Amino acid sequence: MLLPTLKETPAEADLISHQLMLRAGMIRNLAAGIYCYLPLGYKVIRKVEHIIREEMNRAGAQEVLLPVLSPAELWQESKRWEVYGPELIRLKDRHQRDFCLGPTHEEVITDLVRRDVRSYRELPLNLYQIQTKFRDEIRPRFGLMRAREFIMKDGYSFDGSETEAEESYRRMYEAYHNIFKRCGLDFRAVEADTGPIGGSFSHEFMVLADMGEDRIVSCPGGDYAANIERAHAIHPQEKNKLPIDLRELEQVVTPDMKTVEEVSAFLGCTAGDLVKTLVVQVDNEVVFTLLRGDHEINLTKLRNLLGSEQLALADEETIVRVTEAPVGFAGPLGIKGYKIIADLATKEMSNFVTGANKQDRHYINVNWERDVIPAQYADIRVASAGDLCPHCRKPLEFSRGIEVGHIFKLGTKYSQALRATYLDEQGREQLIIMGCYGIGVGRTVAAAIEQNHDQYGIIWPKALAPFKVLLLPLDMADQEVMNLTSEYYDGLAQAGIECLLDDRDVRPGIKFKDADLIGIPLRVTIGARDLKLGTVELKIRKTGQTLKSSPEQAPTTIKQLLEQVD
RNA sequence: CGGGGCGUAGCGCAGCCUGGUAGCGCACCGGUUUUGGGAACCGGGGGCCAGCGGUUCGAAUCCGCUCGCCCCGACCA
Repeated sequence: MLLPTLKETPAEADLISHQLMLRAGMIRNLAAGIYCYLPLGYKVIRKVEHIIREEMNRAGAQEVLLPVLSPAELWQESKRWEVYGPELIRLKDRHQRDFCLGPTHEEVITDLVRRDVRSYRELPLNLYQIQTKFRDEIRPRFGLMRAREFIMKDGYSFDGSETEAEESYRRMYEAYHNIFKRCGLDFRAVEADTGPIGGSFSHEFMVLADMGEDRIVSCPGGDYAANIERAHAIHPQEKNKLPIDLRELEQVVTPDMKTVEEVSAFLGCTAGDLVKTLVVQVDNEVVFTLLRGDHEINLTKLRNLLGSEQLALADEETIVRVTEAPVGFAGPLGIKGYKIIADLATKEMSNFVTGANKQDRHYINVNWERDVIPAQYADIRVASAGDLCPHCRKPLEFSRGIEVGHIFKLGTKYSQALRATYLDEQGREQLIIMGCYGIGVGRTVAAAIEQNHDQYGIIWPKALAPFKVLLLPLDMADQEVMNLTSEYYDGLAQAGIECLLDDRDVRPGIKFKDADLIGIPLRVTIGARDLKLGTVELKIRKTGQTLKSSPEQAPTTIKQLLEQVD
């Protein structure tokens, strides 16, 4: 078996799962974000795929395999040829026809279904595939965690009514729970933003990990869990707040004080006493947003609020143009011709500080109504420590996660664009209601390693382990050792237990180190020394627990121990 | 796309500042001794110093450009 383990950590990897996959000889890098799967790595991939297939089939989905390459015409029909941007990798065939490598397959599957599904009798329908996807990520990183080419399970449901569509969604939600549970992962399903795929609601399945790229909030009571992009920001109302005298508006000199920290330190107040003004470029217009100094803007919420496509914090040039002041002194007073949106948390503030739209000047004692009237108050900030669960008002908990699965209720976005319809009982033409459901297979493997490793290497959950048992004969020249080893190997194989045999003629230390590194749940050491004492050694990778067994008893004990682990 | 780092043997790195025979550890091959947690000694093989161009008698080293990889940010199923 090609199993090139590395003693040293390659310099290119700084994520633990990436390092271990390279060191354990599971993957090799071919180009940025593009990997080869070696035998051990592919074995684990197949384990995840197998679990996915079983649970998808159990949930009533049918497996298909769609082309990787798809023609531009389909993507133009859905408008995503334009919308998707450079992440969609495009190429031409020899006849100069445009194609792309599929980053996801809504168009292709919808095309398939619109051709062959006519009647309500053929619905509901749920199709999935496990296939290589390509997305030309701006910045591939973290090994399999964010690759450009990656293996994904993508599934699509087709229903005739909202009720049925919600039932399909619910079944997938359950299937996903089963899949990640069987993979031995600690995860949460969280409410998520639907993003450019569109649709009405969606959940992400997050494996909890400190290095996760996504921030999530959850209610300790289990009432609520959401991606930070979407999490409602509800901050505690200060009780018995006395009416405050509105003090007189005053402009003060703040030489070269540009950041919230500088201004609040200079004025001797806290960041929470400031209202900061962030200028946002929204499609072709400019919007002023107001947030408490210690809060962070949530562009996803703002995008959803405004129903806009593109938005980003304005560049320096734009800020200077619209505020007529250098960056760092923007404020809402005197702004005309631009929409002003204030975050909800600022509404109860009074006598606050803002920029004065003039170099080295801020206003103090600014107040709503008298000095500033925003067009709208809305939740446009990122939830932060102290915010409350929208259901039970307990303080939210904050953690990080790796997004391994994402399910969307799409509605009719694609069936409308591509005219996927069916005839109902009354013979009327109706749009098919769709859902889509993705799982990052490689990412799931990486997430499993993030959650299951120690300083010596990987500790596979039994369900994902590439082999269940590792046989380590230590004395390759010893006939007795070798005979016993192959006897075990054949016996376990016949019992359906996957065995890896380390038949390299190397020193014991090397075998032990590699055994720890590749993380097979149960290690069986067969050495001449122990055999003289009439024993072989069994070691559980996860607990480090070892026990001696007589050579005759070992196969039985192995089977018993395997039942126990995990 | 912006900022930063790096590119020298399969892997990890030194050498570059201050130009003059390309090195170290691990891995690999042969030999001897070893043999239960990455052995010791002896002897070997292996390099377009990322590429292209320039400066120079002479470039891994100095200068310019290009490519690749990694990190941070912006961005994002």
